[in-house]
Amino acid sequence: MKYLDKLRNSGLRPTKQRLQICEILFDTEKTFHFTINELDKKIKDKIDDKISLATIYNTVHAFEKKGYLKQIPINSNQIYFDTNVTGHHHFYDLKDGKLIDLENSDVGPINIKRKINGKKIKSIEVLVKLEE
Amino acid sequence: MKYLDKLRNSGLRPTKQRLQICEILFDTEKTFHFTINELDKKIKDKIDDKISLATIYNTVHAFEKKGYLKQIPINSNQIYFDTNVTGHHHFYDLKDGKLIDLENSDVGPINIKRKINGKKIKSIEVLVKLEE
DNA sequence: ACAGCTATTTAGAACCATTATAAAGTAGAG
DNA sequence: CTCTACTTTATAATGGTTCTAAATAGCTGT
Repeated sequence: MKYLDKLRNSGLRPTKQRLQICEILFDTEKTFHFTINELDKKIKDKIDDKISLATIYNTVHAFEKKGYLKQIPINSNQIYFDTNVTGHHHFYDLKDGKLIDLENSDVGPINIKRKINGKKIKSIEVLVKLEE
Repeated sequence: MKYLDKLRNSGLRPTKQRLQICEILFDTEKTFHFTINELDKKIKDKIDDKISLATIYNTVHAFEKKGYLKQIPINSNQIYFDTNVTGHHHFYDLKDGKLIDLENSDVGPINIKRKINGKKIKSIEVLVKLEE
């Protein structure tokens, strides 16, 4: 199994549910953005077994903690997750609420001149809002 | 009254509630960040009259629509608003969930090389996450 | 100042994403 | 195979936000 070791190596038991969710999230050519609600629908579509909503939340949070997913900082009534965990940025189309990846090469280097004592920068995320 | 014209000029009736909220939001030397919950507490503290929670929501959204407030794009269970509506960015301290302003001069110019057909850039917002 | 119209406020209910709970099930170590 | 800790599950609870419908208050024209 493709994801058995991935899960075991990160201290997560490779349960049937987690393996199935792995396939939906990571067995794709392209990375993508999703909300829990969208993931739930995709699971219902692609998998015969039922996975409880609570498990979907648990799994997504576990994967996020392990660095396999990340949240996209955006104001919305639901949380957006990204299967692309490399440093990159987003366009946010205000008209239809869609997110579009901005590759790192699409954005010039970002220079943060100010320092905060005792803290270090974990990530820099740019959101570019688009209008008509 | 200081905010009477501001409200009237933007087509908002200057009601007692709106004027009182204006004083709390805009009658300060420094701009600040807040959630609805925090604003509600501040109103209870500083004002004798009661303002209903629904009115606080209505007013904040009305002010946002008029450009007197803006939302800060960040994943949180509640929406963060900013009384500083000029283009600027934020540090987000992951430890305590606090936001710190980054003046425009603290961040070098940001160059977005990619274009989306038929769309134009409305805003560019940078969130710098801090850890220990 | 008054009437009439429309915007606004209000309390409370409704909504909905997310989290908590506690019982049943399952993986892995020995 | 057994024991234990981890996981899943259905369901309830939580909490921020929005909706509703009735009461109130600005505003315009007279």
